[in-house]
Amino acid sequence: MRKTEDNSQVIKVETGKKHQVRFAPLKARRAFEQISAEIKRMIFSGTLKPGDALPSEGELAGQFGVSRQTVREALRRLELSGFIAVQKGASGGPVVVDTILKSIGDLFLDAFQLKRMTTTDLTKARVAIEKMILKHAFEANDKKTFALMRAAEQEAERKLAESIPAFEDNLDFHILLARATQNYMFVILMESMMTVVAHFHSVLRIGTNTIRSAHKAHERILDAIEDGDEPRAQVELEKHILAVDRMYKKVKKSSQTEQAETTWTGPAKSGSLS
Amino acid sequence: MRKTEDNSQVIKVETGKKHQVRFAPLKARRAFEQISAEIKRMIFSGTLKPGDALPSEGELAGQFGVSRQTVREALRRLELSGFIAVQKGASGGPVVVDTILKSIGDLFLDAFQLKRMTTTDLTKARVAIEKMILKHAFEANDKKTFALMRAAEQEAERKLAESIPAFEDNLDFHILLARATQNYMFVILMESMMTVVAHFHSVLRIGTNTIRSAHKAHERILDAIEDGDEPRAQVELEKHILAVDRMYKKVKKSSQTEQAETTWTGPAKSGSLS
DNA sequence: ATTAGTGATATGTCAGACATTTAAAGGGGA
DNA sequence: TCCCCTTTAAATGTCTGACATATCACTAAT
Repeated sequence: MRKTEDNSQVIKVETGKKHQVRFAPLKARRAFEQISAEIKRMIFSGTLKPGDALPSEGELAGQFGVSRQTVREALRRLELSGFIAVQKGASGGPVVVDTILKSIGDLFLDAFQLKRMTTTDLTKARVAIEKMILKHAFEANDKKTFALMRAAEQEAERKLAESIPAFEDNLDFHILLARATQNYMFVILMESMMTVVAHFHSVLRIGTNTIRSAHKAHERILDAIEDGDEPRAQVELEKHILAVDRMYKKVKKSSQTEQAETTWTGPAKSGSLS
Repeated sequence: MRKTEDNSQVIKVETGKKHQVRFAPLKARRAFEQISAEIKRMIFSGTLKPGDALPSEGELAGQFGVSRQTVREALRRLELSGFIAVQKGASGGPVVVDTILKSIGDLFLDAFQLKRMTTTDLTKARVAIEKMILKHAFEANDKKTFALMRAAEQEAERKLAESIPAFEDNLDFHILLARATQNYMFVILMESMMTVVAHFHSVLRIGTNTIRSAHKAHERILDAIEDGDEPRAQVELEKHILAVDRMYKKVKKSSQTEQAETTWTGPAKSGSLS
């Protein structure tokens, strides 16, 4: 008595044979897809907000009238998409979160590796896109966000003084710059690219010196922004990104020419698979 | 006798208490995460290529020494990420594919809706990014891809003559343009944005007239490219994108002013959930 | 040669069970 | 009263076994 009740009207599409009309592809045949879609709808509509706890797997299974396994497969999807997080233990369970940007970034990184892109591709794209974003940031002139950028750099300086490593904070500057455009589309793009950058910084084990010089570059860019000097900001931004690119190439060269280009993917281990 | 054999060396990390050193976050505690990571590694390394069939769920379970359910949760992840596709029935099972760009696009669309972006944001980003991409395409001067674009438009014209609807083919032009830059990073960006565009075209029920005028715009852009006239190409491209944007606003206005802005998300249905 | 039927295969789902993790409640000592 | 330790309950993570369902490949009948 499960299914065949909420997708009753779409079944008879098969009667339309030949290629006269094109129907939508009969979405979500599988139960777990319908469940994840339903929960996603509730998040989109605002019924479920980040922080809200979802019922436990068992309860969800009961409410949807499916088994726990089916619910779990739905949760796996929502989890990977960045809509929910799951915690074990008492008072654990699925919770609505909003880490979709991280999910996009992770997939972006996968694509980067799968398509065997190079740091040169990355840098070229960064130069072009970030300069364009900087232009839009000047147009939007969002002084509040500019202030946040300045605050972030002061925080970075403090951490540098106490020699606290801050690998990732270093990239917030760029994401905030995208935010200053007031167009979230740019934020997504920047966050995606920064995920790839963060990956390189992690793999290449960038040191304090690199972080410090990046920090100083950020300050120069900010100075130019606050002076309203767009051309100077553009020049400083491009110099900064190109400097980071030179660092990539230097590290790569110092550790077996092309080794570093493939290492992060990891070699194929003894395959137990087919 | 399952587990506690391939993750033996990471267990003792817990001895490092206080906050002296920072460890990597002990990746993939859950079995299905390790499995999906392992299969992903094989795809990255080239051991598994698109078209290759993976063993069935049962066999995978046996080889990894886990249950079928655990394998399934791993497959759900790989599926959503666009690394594999799964088919039912005899000679079915998981197959390696490469639809990661589609996966990124889908997530992009989710983010678009979740963050409640507007078509204006989309259009502004498109104008800025596509013009930038066009510039890079001129630099790369990839005549082979330009020829593909021409061929695609001729095909579009043929379909128009026979009044075969071609909603999505219409966007190939832009993706091919990104491809002409020879930088895959731009292809990912364009594909992501085009997924959002395609969604609007689907929701707004684009008509033949719109497709035709877009086709003609594409031809004008191509003409300019083939003439080596970059400024004209830039102007035509911008005009084209802005024309599409006007169409959005027209359709939106003609069907309850702001209704169309929220409808695609779908209203919250009678929630059976908390 | 085309069509209909049949069997094998693999996914989709259900049911029940146990292990493990984790937070919160409870209890004892200072 | 406060803190530490233990207990306990809740929830996920995983296993086993089973059945339903979809689909391809093969076969047989027209």
